[in-house]
This record gives sequence, C-alpha cells and structure tokens, in this order.
Amino acid sequence: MLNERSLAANPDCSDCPIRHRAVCARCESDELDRLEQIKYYRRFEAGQSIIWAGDRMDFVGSVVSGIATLSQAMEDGRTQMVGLLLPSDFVGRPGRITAAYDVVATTDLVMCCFRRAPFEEMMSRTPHIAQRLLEMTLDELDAAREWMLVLGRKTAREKIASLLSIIARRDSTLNLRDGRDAKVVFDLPLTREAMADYLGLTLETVSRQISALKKDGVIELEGKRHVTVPDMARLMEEAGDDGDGGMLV
Amino acid sequence: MLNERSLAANPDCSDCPIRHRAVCARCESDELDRLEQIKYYRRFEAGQSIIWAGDRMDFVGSVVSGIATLSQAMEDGRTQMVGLLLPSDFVGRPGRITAAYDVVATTDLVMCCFRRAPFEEMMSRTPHIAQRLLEMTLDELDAAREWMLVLGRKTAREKIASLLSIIARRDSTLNLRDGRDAKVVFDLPLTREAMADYLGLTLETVSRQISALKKDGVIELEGKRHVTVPDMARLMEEAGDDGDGGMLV
DNA sequence: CGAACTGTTGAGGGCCCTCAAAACAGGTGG
DNA sequence: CCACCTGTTTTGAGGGCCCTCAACAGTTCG
Repeated sequence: MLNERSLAANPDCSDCPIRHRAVCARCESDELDRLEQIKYYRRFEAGQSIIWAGDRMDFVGSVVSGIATLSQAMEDGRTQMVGLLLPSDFVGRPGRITAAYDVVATTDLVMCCFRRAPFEEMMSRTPHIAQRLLEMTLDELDAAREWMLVLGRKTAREKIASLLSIIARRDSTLNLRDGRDAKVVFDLPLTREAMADYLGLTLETVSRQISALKKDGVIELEGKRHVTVPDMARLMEEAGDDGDGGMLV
Repeated sequence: MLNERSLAANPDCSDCPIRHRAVCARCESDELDRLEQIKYYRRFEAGQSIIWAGDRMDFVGSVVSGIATLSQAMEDGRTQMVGLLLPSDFVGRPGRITAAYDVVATTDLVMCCFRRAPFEEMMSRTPHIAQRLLEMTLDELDAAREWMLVLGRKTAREKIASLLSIIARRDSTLNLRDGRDAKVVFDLPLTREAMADYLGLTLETVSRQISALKKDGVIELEGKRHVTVPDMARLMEEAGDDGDGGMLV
C-alpha cells in the first residue's frame, strides 16, 4: 500500500547522523545494541503521507534525514500545522495506539522505526531512553508555547518574520555560525501553503508578506525558496522578539 | 518579598487530594516518604504573581488546589496565555534555572513545592517520578497542539465555544457525569480578559461572543461567571469539533 | 458617595480573508 | 522545439471579521 521499502541493511548506530541528538542519545553501547536489534529503516518520498490521524500506529521512530510536518485538520478542510519534524525528532507517543495527527513527508525522508511493543518494553527498563524522551518532549512543549504566542498575538508580517528567524536560527546553529551578526542563507523547506498552515494564515497572505519583507530589504530572494538574511537583528525586530531573541537562557 | 507563608505542618501525602494524579502518582510508599522530606507548601492569593519570566527558580512543584495561568508577554504588552494550571499540574522544568513564563494565581492557590536540587537528584534515582512527568508532559503537549488549532484556525465564536467545552469537559469528568447528554453546569475560573489572552482575542470580542452564544441558546448565564450548557453536543458543534469531540482515543 | 475593577455595548476602521486571474517553472508528449 | 498540463507563486479587487476607541452599567470596597 505504501511505497516505502525497508532497507536490507540497517546502518550501524555508531555511524548514525542523529546518534547524539535522538531518543537514543544517552544510551550506553549495550543499550544501543539492544535498540539496534529492534530497529528498521523506512524511506518516504516527498509529499507522501507517513501516518493518518486516527490510524493504528504499530511503530514509533526518529527522523534520520528529511523533513516532515505534523498537522491537524477540521472537517471543513481548515488545517493547522502543530509540529515541524526535523532530523532527530521523535514520531509517535509511547502508550498510544492511535495516531493523533497527520504526518506528511515534505522532502524525501528516512525514518528509524521501532515496533511499538518492544520499544515500550525496552523503555520501561532503560531509564536513559525515558530521560532523553522527557527532555525532548519538554523542548517540544516550549516550542509549542512559543508558537502559540505567534499564532495568537502576532501580525501576519511578524508571523512570517518569526518563521524565517526560526529556520534561520536552526540553520545557523547547524552551521556553527554566530546567528546574530553574520549573513544567514538558507532554503525554505516549506511551500507557501505549508507556511500558511504553520502560521494560521492563507497562502496569499504569506506570499504578500514575503514580498513586502523583500521590498523592505529585510530579506533577499533568489528563486522562490532561497533566502538571504543580511541582518539577523533586523529580522528579529520584525518578528517582534526582543533583544534576547527568544533564546531560552 | 512575596506574601505567601509556609504552613507549619505539612499534611500527609497519603491524604493529599492530588496524590494519584500529580507527579508523585506512581511513587511507592518509600519513595513518597522521601518526597515528603523535601516538600513544603506555599499559599498564594488570587491575583498574586507566583513567578516572573526570567526570574531564577529555586523550586518546582504541583498545584494542590486553585488555578494558575502560564503566560508569555511581548515588549509592547501583548500577552498570550500558554498554559492553564489546574490541581495536580506541574510547575517548573527540571534542569532549567530560569523561569520561561509568567505564572499567576487566578484564585487562591496552594502549591506543593520541592527545592530544585534535591528534586532533580531524586528524579534521577526514581524512575517512577520521571515516568509520570513524561506522561504528564506528553498530555500537556497534546493539549498545546489542540490549542494551536484553536488559535490558528478557529473563528472568535468557535474559540469561545472551544474554551467553554474544554472547561465543561473537565468539570464533567470531575463530577463523573456523562459529558455528552447531561446538562453541564460550571463556573468560569477566568475573567473575560484572561479568556481573551487564552484565545488570542480582545476582551470585547470575548464579551460579544459570549452574549451571542447566550442569545442563540447555546449557553445560559447566571451572573457573569455561572454557565449552564443545556446541550453539550450543540456546544461542541459550535466549537467546530466533530462528533468525537476531540477525545483522544 | 467615589474609586477601582469587571463586564457590556456601540461605531468605525484596518488587517487579513475570499475570489479571481495571471505569471512562472517543471514535466510530458507530439 | 513548442504545445500543453500541472502545481506553485504572485498580484489585484473587494468585503467581512475582529480590533480599536469610547461610553456606560454593575459590583465591591474604601
């Protein structure tokens, strides 16, 4: 039914790009060995649905590479994105059988999956996994709360600036740059429609506000997706964030 | 500096009203004994600030009785509520020194506090605490995501109906009634302004929409705060929720 | 009574949504 | 190579929902 295929070979955990950030980050080598025995990889293509809300979920897992979105839909079609899943992010809730949200791959994506039952059994006996999952869940909760401020109180222009600065900040931490002073360059991993679903806007408003930020010199565009931010502090002002830039101290 | 005072006597944990729902829910009696040694009670008055965002936090704790709000403010005064704390809810993040949000008591409130260092030390040695905290955090994350749909995609009328049905549902579970058929009666624990901060609206819009729901017979009002819902299914329709009512299966 | 706070109601305007059309890019087939 | 189609994005015109500003009512407390 789905087009993904399991990889015959499971790459070694010690070579894994998300080894030190995913749910397995704190595992000792013997714990990792046991995880290795119950893991398998699945590959999804850009645009493909990974999970439908309400479906039975037989696995949980980590995004290894690529990007996915978590979203919620109303009956009349209105949809709100409630999570943006990047490499190392966790999918699924231990103890829950039915998926609560739609999960869609927005780029080609590789997921490291664990069958639910063995994973839960292992989690109950391996504090390192539960500890790391707690830490990751608390981070997600903080991000969700930051997002709620954006959704509830910011203007369309501020919303766009907030999203851009979130993406820019993430990229700048990946590239180990100073996120405040240097020029930041990145590609938007989302369509205008996905950005609208993220921000509680329409895609037309997203397009208009991006054009406006470009006209005002806050960002530069090359093609539709490639963004340059000449002055990160300026962008963060536009986002309505204060000098601390929302960095949780 | 604060007007709270410690109670001379710490009530016994086994008599505690939140014993089976708070962060201590899964603790064995010996674990509870150790928690008992590091706990103390603090009492706050309605309207009083419990924590300011950015302040150093020397404790974490559980709401024993009363209601508090978690909120985030922008420089220009716009504020968004990001959490509503009811009895058994946890305050503070283990591992974090500085408070990320403002916490305000909206009613008289009693909190069961643990000094941070001993609590964290105990948490690392007591899987039952970390397990329960993980479960509670996952629940909060689900609630936050439901809330994001409300903030991002619902109309003012739907927002009000959503908030009312959330409060009604909570009260009906407390009262062990059937939340679908029976008449539901409750008191609003929030001012119009707090409801506005919850929903990303102005207080005037909140007032207008409540009046409209009353005029249309969706709710009945006695005074400003006492609400009767004659038909829960109708209210949930108005909230834009489908037949399942957002109950996570 | 007056002050402070909470809540209601009205008038007007602005931001963003809705509907619509067109530009643009990528892919396919003639 | 061009015609054609599909999907994404941009831009325009108009309108509605909610915000802003304002006045007033009800309650509590001094």
